[in-house]
Amino acid sequence: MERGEKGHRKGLWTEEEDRVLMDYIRLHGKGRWNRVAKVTGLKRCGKSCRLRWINYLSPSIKHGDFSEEEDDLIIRLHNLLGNRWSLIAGRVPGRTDNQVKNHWNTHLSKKLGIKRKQRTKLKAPSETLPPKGKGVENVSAPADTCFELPSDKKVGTGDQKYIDDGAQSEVGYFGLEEPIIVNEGYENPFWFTNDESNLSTPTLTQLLDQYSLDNLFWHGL
DNA sequence: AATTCCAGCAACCGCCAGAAG
DNA sequence: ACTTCTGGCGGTTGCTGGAAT
Repeated sequence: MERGEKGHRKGLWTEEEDRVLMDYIRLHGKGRWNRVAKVTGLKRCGKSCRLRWINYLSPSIKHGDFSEEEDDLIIRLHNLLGNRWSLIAGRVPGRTDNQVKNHWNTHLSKKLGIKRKQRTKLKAPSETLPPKGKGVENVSAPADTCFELPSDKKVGTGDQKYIDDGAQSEVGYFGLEEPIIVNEGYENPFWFTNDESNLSTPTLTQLLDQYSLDNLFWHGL
């Protein structure tokens, strides 16, 4: 077994280590992960303990295969949010961001024919992009900014929302009348509009209602 | 039966932000 | 105001087990 800094163990967790960590959490609760090693003698760094709990030991985690419904939900949420795995996982009961990310990369991306790393950036002003890694909220964009789409889709101006995920998809909100989500990297891109006559896909508004995503967007979609 | 290949997944890494001291 | 600690995030790595040869 490899050892890292300060003699911390690395690699797969043993049943005994799991038991020690569970006992610690039962006694002291979650948090203060760096204390685990000091209190229990467990030779794992705090980060590793936290991850083990969040991704495996927590009783709220659902183990086993993903259902069709979960797949569908993840695909739609990914379409909306891009690689914001924690946001997506937060709306898939019992699943962690790591589970969702792995499931996407190993199953769903293949299912959808998505090529990884294929990406053409929208030409959005950098100051309109929300910071990565901390969710998406309350990001202001100049009212007259304009995003250039890589396809023959519309180019919108006015109130806009841009979510940069650093990976495969782009989400743009072009004006108040017709929100558009564009997916790159999909062989068969699907996108949402607020066109109520289109019954083949849910409207963005419906999705936002269904998954309580409204807090992610401004201007009350 | 032995070896190689590869998909799946658990875990690690680096970075970042906010809280606490 | 500054430093340290803690936790959260997404990307990546590498181990494992099963399939293929």
